[in-house]
Amino acid sequence: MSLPHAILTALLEKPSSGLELTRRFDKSIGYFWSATHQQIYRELGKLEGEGLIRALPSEQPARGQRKSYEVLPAGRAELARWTAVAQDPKPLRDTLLLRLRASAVVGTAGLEADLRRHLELHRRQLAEYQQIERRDFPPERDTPQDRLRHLVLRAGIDLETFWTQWLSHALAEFPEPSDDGRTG
Amino acid sequence: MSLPHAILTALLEKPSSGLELTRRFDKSIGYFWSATHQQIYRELGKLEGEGLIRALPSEQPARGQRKSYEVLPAGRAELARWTAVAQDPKPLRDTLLLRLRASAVVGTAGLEADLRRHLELHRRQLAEYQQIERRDFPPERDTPQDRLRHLVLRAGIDLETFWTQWLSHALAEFPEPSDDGRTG
DNA sequence: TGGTTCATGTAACTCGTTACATGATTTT
DNA sequence: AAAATCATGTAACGAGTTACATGAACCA
Repeated sequence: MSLPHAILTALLEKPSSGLELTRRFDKSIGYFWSATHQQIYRELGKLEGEGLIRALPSEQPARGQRKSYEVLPAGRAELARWTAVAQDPKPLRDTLLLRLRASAVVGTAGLEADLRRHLELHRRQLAEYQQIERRDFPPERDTPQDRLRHLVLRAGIDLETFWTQWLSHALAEFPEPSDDGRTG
Repeated sequence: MSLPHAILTALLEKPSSGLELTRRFDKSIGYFWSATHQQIYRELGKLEGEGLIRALPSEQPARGQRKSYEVLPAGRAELARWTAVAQDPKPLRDTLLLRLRASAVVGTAGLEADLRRHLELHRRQLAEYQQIERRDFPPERDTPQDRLRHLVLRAGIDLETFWTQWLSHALAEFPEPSDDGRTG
């Protein structure tokens, strides 16, 4: 029950068409909530049917024609309601950790290469977030909105930092392929 | 496509019935892959149909009778294959971060209390993991299996540490309700 | 006018969740 | 014997994924 609220948030920040939303979900929104264009179009239809958003009247709606949406007062109210409702954190579900646990039983053959690949991916993501932080949150800007959005980005930075550190540590458990583990 | 492999891993560590698996998914396995008993029974049926596991012959199978499973060679091979296959990390999808971003638009009313609640939950989870670490991974034990399983637990500990720190930092952005933000 | 990209969608499927059902065992 | 609990399931639903379809705009 979070995708509609992610869309409402995105549309409040800026009214958009389906494809524009899709692009924003590939960028900033997607850093904490990902969605494909199929999900987004389906959900836009639902939200419009529920009277929480509406298509901007200036654009003509037809297949292949871009159609922009804006949030109606009922939509803003629903988002405010949902934001304040208590929700339990979802339990972790991570494939890489599962594979590591499995490798304790069936052997680590082939796993090390993918750990290295993940480390590289997380390093790149971390660098991207840090670049965004330098660009969008210079020390002098300090509105409450900025501070809240900066907090969200900080979570992303700290999580990527965790993964790079943990993966580096994990890889240290694997012997070097070239010398068969006789170091030390 | 990970639940069957989580079950294969659990059954290789120890042959179990559906309910025993459910209990183990509530404990150690569930720290990185959660599942309900409905999912587990459904998947046990599939895995048995595919010839990857079998019911232990000693027990009679009937509704309401406990039925234990063990992994067949084909199941072990499938788990080893899956463990070695490259997989991309899944993008983050976190409701709390989404709510924080939404609150930058619709206001933070009601959110602070739930942040405090999450902080308390993560602190408890962290304490539980640390207790398990002290109990199951004393410094003198050092088999390769132990080191891999310890790595997985370490990921859990470090993630909970991240959340407690990040939530503490986030709460510092909220004014104290009793003094209306006039501090400093 | 034929191909590529843009933009909006549909359909089918898998996985996870919630609610409920049923038989067996244990307890009172 | 009734109630509670243990243990194994079924059914319906909802969210997310993958593959495909269709119209419009642009480009050669």
